[in-house]
Amino acid sequence: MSKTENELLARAEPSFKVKKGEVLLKSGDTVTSGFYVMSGCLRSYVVDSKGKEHTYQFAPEGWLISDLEVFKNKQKAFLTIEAIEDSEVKRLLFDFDANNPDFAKLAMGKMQNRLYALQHRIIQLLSYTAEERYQEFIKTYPDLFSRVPLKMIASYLGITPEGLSRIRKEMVKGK
Amino acid sequence: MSKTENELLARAEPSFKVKKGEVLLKSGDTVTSGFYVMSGCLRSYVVDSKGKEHTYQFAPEGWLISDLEVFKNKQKAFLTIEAIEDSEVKRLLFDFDANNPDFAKLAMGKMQNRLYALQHRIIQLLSYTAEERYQEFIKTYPDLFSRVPLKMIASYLGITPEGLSRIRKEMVKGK
DNA sequence: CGCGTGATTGAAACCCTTCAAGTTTAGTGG
DNA sequence: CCACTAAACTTGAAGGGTTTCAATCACGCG
Repeated sequence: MSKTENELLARAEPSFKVKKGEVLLKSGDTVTSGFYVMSGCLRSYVVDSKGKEHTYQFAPEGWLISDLEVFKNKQKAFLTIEAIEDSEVKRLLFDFDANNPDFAKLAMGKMQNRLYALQHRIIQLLSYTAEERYQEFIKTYPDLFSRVPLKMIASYLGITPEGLSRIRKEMVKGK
Repeated sequence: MSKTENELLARAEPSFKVKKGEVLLKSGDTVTSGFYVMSGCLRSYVVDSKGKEHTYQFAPEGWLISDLEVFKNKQKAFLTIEAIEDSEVKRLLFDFDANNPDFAKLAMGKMQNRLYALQHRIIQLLSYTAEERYQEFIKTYPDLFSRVPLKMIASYLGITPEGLSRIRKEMVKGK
């Protein structure tokens, strides 16, 4: 972690604990903060018109998680953020001081990383089969696939829990 | 367009013309620039292992287009950028001066807009059917769907040209 | 220990793809 | 400006991958 990053975290509010299942940000809330995960794991998701959940992001230790729509509009949250394990997090307010070059560089670097990750996720959704996306998921998050419930991974990959279950079966058989 | 934006464009190199079909950035190139489209239309895409093209972005007049992977690694381009109409563009070098608060704010704002757009595209890929994605595309880019070749729109939506052709037929019939 | 949620499995249905053929459109040279 | 050619788009039929729905199994927690 960089010096500026440490400084930013030090200035943040003290960390607090959340229990598995607890919701930190609900779709429709008016909050302009994100969370830095010290331990445990959070996720963000949306619920579509048919009541289905779609996981947008997982955030284990060391990750940031937020709702960028809030970030932009300073209005209502689009995503819901919940703890999927007992976790310890720090609330981060989005009051970056663009006059401070160090913070500006840090923020821009973080956003570039995020853009890079989203670009790859989109291209994978466009070009990979469900099985290829799952294998990519395992490669990218080797500690998550055995730690996160199957149905949440399925909703991250854009397939049904039944579909992912069958893919897992095939992969064991094919090996 | 903001004052800072104008200033940025004014500092850029003079615009130049490209013909339909011309490639401005090829996957594998080592370039650290993006393009601002004055007129016409560009697109960025990748070619997968099976030789299929997947359109990542369209950029008509007033849009920026670049390869963020280059942006991050300062290495080889991942995307290919080509003109899909005769166009006039300005090359933009990524030498943002983070010490200049105006530029830092502008850059951060642009990145937030991009993040917001990518978030929605991912959620649409996860939760919408092909037809819903196409209807969303028409709503978001009302001037593009009649201007861009069907097969490129199909590759943007993640379906085959035949698939989109049938969806169009169904939509006319259903109306 | 039993209840409830999550995971698995099967069968049928569906959406979309693939492949192949035909039609239309666009671009080029005479 | 027309003729020719290539590319783009359309349409049909068959097939594949995933979903849906339903039933069963496995497990963690009170």
